[in-house]
Amino acid sequence: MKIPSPSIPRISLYYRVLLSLKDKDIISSQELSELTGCSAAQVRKDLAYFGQFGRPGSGYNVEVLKTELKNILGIDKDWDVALIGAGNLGSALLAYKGFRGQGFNIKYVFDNDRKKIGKLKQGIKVRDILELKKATKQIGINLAVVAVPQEAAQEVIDELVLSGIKAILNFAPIRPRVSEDIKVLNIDLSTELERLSYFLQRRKV
Amino acid sequence: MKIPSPSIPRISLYYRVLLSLKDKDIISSQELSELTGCSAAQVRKDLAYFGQFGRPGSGYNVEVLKTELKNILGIDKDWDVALIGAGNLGSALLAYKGFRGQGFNIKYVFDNDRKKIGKLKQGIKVRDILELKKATKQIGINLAVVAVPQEAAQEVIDELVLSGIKAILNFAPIRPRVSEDIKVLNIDLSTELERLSYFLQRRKV
DNA sequence: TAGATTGTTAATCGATTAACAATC
DNA sequence: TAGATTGTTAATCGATTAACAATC
Repeated sequence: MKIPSPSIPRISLYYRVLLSLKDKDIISSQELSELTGCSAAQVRKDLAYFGQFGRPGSGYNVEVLKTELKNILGIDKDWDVALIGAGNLGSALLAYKGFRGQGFNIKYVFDNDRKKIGKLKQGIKVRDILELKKATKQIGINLAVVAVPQEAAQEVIDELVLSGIKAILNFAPIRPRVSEDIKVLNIDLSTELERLSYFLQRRKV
Repeated sequence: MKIPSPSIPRISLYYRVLLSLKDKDIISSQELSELTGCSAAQVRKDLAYFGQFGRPGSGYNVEVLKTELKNILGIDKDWDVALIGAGNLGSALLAYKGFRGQGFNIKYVFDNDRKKIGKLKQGIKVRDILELKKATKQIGINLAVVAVPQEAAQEVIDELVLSGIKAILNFAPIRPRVSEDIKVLNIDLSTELERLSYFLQRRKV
């Protein structure tokens, strides 16, 4: 079956909400609706894409659902992550506890700055970006976070792809060109601010 | 007319691409398509929502289009921004040159950490978050970036709304509850990583 | 005039919502 | 059995694409 792409971030949201529940064994789509802001029909539909997890008349078993959603999202196991760019943003991401807590372990950090290479950041050695290819091939990492300046981004991403990386979270304000089988998600702060600017501007008219 | 919401980030993308053009007076929807990855029909449609900027037979005048898109996005003028949270992420955002370059000036920084309050960060004084209400009312800022820990986020956002803020870029991993007339965009790193995890997981099956 | 490309209408596609039979 | 809620089908809504007359 073809799953609508907006379902996946919603699955992630449902999972988050389930984690925050205390002393609740069963939850209905209606309750999940109230906790997430998604409609109850949408909750049921999203879940039904992946299986029959509920029990008509009562609802969903919270523990079962947590486990199922974890499996769907592929976070039943940990992922090793490579971080490219140890500047301000990269360092902030490295220090962010949310990642490790969610099972995403930044295991390798690369930079091209001689001053940073070889130093430790958050207990992880900063490697020369030239080692990139060797390193990822060796260790089989397939998830990378790119936090380098705009000018370097496409080149770094090309290199990552050559190194066997399959999924990239990109913070540089470009839409990198990659082959079909690579998944890139772009987080573009300027675009987000411009969306807010558009909203504020419109509001007045 | 009702404008599809995905159009706005695309407008932002078109604008970005136009900025990068050198020595080009006229551009066709076909060329913009190649540069952005959006279809030519979509480029024309997005632009047509806002006016008739092109010239049949030739294309769009680059300078004219730049100006028009700036107006649409509301970035023909600068915006003052308040940053809440001067931790790792907040500091990285503060140091990020892209914002200022795009006309988003972080003018106020707030934190609740006694150790940070009163100190300068990137030349900007860190204020006590308790001053928030007073400060935003006084100065008429209506755009804020929230980079505080999850536990503090909803409270901070409530406070921002009371202070008259109308648009919020939120980095905390919650879906804050706000009234209808407030626009919140959430940047949720865990969800993005989970989308990538889902992709990687699926790929194998 | 011939060629090119816009702006717009109609057709298609995809996602969300509504409704309800099946189930507990 | 009566009440509640799922899973699923059909209806609706919204966004994208295709096609082409109008325009330069």
